Amino acid sequence: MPIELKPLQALTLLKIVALAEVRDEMPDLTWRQMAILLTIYLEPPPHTVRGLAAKLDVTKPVITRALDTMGAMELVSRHRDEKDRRNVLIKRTVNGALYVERLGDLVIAKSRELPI
Amino acid sequence: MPIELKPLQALTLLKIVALAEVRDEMPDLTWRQMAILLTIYLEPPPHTVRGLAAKLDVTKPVITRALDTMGAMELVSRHRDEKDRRNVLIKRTVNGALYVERLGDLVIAKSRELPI
DNA sequence: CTTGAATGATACGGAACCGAAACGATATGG
DNA sequence: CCATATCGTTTCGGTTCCGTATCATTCAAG
Repeated sequence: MPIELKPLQALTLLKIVALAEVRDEMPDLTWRQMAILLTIYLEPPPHTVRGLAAKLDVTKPVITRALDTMGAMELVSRHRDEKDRRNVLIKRTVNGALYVERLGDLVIAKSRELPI
Repeated sequence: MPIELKPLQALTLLKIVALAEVRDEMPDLTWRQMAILLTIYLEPPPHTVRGLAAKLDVTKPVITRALDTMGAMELVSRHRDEKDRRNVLIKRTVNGALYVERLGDLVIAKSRELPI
């Protein structure tokens, strides 16, 4: 079931999210944090620092720092992999799931108000 | 013609854009810069610093600085309003239009590759 | 004119982020 | 064991962004 979507509609949806971000209708996340969050919540686990760094094509410290910030927000959590204690497994949290859910709902709700 | 879109699909589109941003497939813009850019290119002119600040609910220096950055990228341009020389009118540029167009096309192209 | 209001730009100190390099902890292979 | 490799973290210096306050310019009203 592919989406029937035109460029202008895609841009309008993006503008909705950008305005929500800027207006503090959502907790502020950088693009990198957003990419990490959505990867964790939309793709199947397990997720590791190294795996995320490869997928996003950024260095590992970028992932570590983003996880620090989002961990403090309780949007994600970290756990040592007991099978290989060098790895850190990044897991979803209740707050994170709630945040992502609200983000999706926000786009839908706002887009309904528009002559899109 | 409202879009038929579900939250998961909206999140997937957002993830596409976030990944493109992070991977340097697009020139890096902050959320604020993105909100300003899309407002300028999706809403009818005229656009002023004060008007954008009110619409985004941010202070004027935020707009001025974002325009500095995006002006250097040639994504927008500034012109004194000759009718009222206190105002600055923000206008679209060729590069900016191209950027926005590519952004929309990128989302469409990537979303077609996905089992969305 | 002169005064006051409005607009956009600037100055300043502080916070967040970045890339590169170096670091401990853990696992692997001889 | 021991040497090497891997993984995530930390450190470092530098850049960018932020919020507040202040500024110069321009307009409008008396």
